[in-house]
Amino acid sequence: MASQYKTKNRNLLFEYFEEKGYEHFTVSDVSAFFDQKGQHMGVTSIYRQLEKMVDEGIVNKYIIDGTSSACFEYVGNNIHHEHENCFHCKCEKCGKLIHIQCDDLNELKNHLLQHHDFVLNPLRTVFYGLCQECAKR
Amino acid sequence: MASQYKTKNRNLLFEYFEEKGYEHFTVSDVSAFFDQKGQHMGVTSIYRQLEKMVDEGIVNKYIIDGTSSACFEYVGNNIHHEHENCFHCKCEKCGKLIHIQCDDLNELKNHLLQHHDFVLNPLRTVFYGLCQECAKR
DNA sequence: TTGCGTGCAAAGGTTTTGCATGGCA
DNA sequence: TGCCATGCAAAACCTTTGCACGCAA
Repeated sequence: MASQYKTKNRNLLFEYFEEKGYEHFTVSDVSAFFDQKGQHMGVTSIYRQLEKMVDEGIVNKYIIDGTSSACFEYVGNNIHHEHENCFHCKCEKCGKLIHIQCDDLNELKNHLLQHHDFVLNPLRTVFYGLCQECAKR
Repeated sequence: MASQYKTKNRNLLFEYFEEKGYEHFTVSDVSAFFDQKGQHMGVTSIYRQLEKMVDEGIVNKYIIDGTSSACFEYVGNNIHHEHENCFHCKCEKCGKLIHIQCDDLNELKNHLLQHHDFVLNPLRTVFYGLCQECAKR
């Protein structure tokens, strides 16, 4: 269910997005940020507000790792521009999260659709493996 | 750290694998299975035995979804045969987990390696999206 | 006997839910 | 006013850890 009211928390979150840009963040990141500024926001409200924003399509939610917390990313209305061919790689060893922007991903998307009847969601999919540094060892 | 002793629990787990074949299962699946047969096995022991087996390479661990429990799969010594080109797709809508076996996905692997210096781990990676039935709606 | 395996209980962490209060329109 | 948003507390979950006991070699 999308948001209906423009509340204080909702506006504060947009301020957070402006300040942090297009970085990844977790619920506890947001919580700590506002605690530090003396503007406390309950984690429950953060979860619920972000959930609404995901429904609206202005925030993406990634489940990067089962053991750690979910990762969010503000994309605003740029979903179909900057983020269309954007996907994520996570190094299993050092934990680094790598942003990759590449048109060749479309081949994978088409392949899965044509040969396996599966509509890939690149925003939700994370590739696991080893980054350059860790693979050398 | 791999297993050193051949204990009762370890043998029971192998019996479970034989009975269930190459299906996916969770820790609670195993727990419920043995509870039902009157052979209780503590979840702690299941976690620890499976962890050893993952280290030995005879069991794969997938983190299918951040909110639900981890998914395991017995592969025995067939890792480098049947499971080399095996990928998983998870439908975001109905939750179905689809096994895909396809050589063309090696292209993805090679692309990530050559253009992005990333060594993909297909056993750990899950594609998210919509399955055939859910995509029709 | 030595050290690993076991399993209960408890703790750890993230996310969800209940419920009364407060705020938006 | 009516409904949604908030936030505290508590619950629900999955997973890990501590610790004493049991078992394999």
